[in-house]
Amino acid sequence: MARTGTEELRRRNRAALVEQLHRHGPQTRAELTEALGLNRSTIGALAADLAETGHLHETTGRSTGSAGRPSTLVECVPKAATVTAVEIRVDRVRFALVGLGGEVLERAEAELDGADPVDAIEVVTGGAARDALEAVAAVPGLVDAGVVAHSTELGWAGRDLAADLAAATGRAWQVVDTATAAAVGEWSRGDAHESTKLLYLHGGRGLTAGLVVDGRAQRGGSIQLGHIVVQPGGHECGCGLRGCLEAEMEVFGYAEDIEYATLAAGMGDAAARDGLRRSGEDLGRALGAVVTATGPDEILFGGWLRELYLSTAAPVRSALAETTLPHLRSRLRLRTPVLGDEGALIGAAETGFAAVIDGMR
Amino acid sequence: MARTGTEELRRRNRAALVEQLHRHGPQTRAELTEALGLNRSTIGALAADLAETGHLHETTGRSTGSAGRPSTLVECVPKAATVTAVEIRVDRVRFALVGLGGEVLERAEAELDGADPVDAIEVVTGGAARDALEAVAAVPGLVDAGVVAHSTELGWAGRDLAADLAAATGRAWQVVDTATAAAVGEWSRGDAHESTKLLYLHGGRGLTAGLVVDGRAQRGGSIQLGHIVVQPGGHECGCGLRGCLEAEMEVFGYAEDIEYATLAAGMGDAAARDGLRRSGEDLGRALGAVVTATGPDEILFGGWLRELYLSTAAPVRSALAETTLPHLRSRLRLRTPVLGDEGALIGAAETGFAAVIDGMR
DNA sequence: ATCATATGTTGCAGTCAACAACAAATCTTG
DNA sequence: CAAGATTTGTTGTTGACTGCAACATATGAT
Repeated sequence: MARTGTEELRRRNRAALVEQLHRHGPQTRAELTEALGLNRSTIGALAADLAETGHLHETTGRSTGSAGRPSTLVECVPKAATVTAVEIRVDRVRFALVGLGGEVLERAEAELDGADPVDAIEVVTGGAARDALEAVAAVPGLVDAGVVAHSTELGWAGRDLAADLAAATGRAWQVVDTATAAAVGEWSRGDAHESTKLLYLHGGRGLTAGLVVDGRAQRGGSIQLGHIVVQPGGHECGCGLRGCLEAEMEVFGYAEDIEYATLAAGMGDAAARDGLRRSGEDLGRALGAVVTATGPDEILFGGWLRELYLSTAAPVRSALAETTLPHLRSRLRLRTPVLGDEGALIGAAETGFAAVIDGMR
Repeated sequence: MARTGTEELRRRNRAALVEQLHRHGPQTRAELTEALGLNRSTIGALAADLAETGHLHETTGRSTGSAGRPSTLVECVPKAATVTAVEIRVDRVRFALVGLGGEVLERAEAELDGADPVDAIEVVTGGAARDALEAVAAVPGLVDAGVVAHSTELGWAGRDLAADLAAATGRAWQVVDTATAAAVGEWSRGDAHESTKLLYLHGGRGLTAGLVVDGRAQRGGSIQLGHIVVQPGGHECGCGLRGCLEAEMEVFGYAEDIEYATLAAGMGDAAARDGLRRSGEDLGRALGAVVTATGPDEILFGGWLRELYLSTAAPVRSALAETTLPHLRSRLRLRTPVLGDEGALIGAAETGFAAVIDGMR
């Protein structure tokens, strides 16, 4: 495999073509010519290459209504390159086999009932992981080079998950954190494609955040939002620190608790309303520090933070306004994700495809 | 200028050769062959190209002591490509004309005495900026696309510095923030080349920080460290917020004040010692939030923070330890910069060279 | 039905990097 | 000190790739 020379040029162009189709869906050869800035003949040669290897499928053009010869439609063949995506939660493991172009080919889910998620992987994936080009697992926590350094949610510290998964399935795995995966998912298949610096907040048993710049996860872009210290010397946290956001937030738990609290607050329960407000303020203050440090242009509230934000956006916004400079605030959009529960799984798959396409270059 | 094709391949390789020499200094053709993974004949052709355009100079090989024909030494011609670097401070403007390879060809400095720094630019640079391929100005503050959105130090808000400099000098300028520039400088010409995620803290009249990942400045990587809120509802800050680090730190000012305080503390002044300690704690807490949000592997204390850190590292470290997860802390090195006062100027020049080399591709 | 328009196809030319054979310059060894 | 070993620069050749232009093809407009 030459690292230089004209063959690399070909590989780069081939990869660019596959990436274009994977990201933007089926396109005509004419559109591809425009998008990649290559000659018609070059596109033709590349497409012929990739059709032969089975990655692409060409359909004879149907009339577009305008004059001229109709252009051939090119589309990905999903089964030609697949990625295994797994999302690990406290109580369950979810799996999807995703094909080139983003189509979900298989899907499964299993309750854990206290079992170790790694032990459930083979059953959930049904061996499908073996044929996939990449396998990616999303876990809520601080991930560094395949190792889960810290996870409030799973209660892990320093677990080499990549190695464990490899041992259990006989293949290499990539490990990413849930929030970063979800950020990638929302950017690539959601509604956040315009964002150049996207911050995704994930509320599970712990609070994590993920930063995606220009659609790509950063080296170590996994942020332990729940362990931003908002109250120095405050309540003791499970991580050993004091005054972490997770330890200080009054409303804390799963989405069901949030729903109960919002319901109670809506029915005039003053204590519930105050609790929600103070939680929103704590979150806003922690966010202020993260925004000052990272300067995102969009924040998405995922997991149960979605419910918190929808029910109590005002205190979040005002606490944020009190802790960030006007310029950082003014270009900031606050929203909720559009992929719902699927974001992390889809993002994990997209992380895998990024590796697949990089590997083609 | 074609964006694809075999000519681009040549351009990329040419740029890679120049980058290699610029960053690692003079090298033999044999070393270049190894470093770039290209064939001997290709290196020869590229070097011949660049020698003809005047970018490179080849010296007939001198014996290395080992067997074989001595390899030709290739080095940059500094004057072949120059970058104008300017550092703007409250009280003065500093200028350097830097040549390819990193050699400083000219240097000048001017006190401002209250004048607008832009008005002093033409005099300080002596018109040298005109011939340079790139011109870069470093300013302490929050910079976004040529605009200084906020600068405690200069008292600017929303000033389009790139446009002002262009109007004053008749050429395009790039604007970066001082801390990020210094981070780039320390990474490329200092002692922080091993760091993959380098956080540089700059103490001037305001406190700013810059993040450099794999040697490159991030989009909007300029961090207003001084406006991390460490005391919600605390003292009013000039930026309009309350409880900013800048407003809360007891020892705050120029390096001279720090020196005075450390001197007093050393002579047993309990008040000075307490003030230093509390300032170190405040700084450590703000840093904790930034570290949790960005996950650097190295932190450099620049400007007068250097003095503060050297005299009172313990409270900074312990406050940091109380506000960051063990895993983030364990891989973190705290140090002081090696380029001293020059970091930002050198880094601004390197930012310019990055653009020059990117432009060759 | 003919022309205009847009696109796929084919053959050709220009460029590039790798390769191999050769030349050059140094060290090593007898 | 001379011949061989070793390393590197040089040159001519080769295979590959992309762009270009001319031609073929398929549709809409007149």
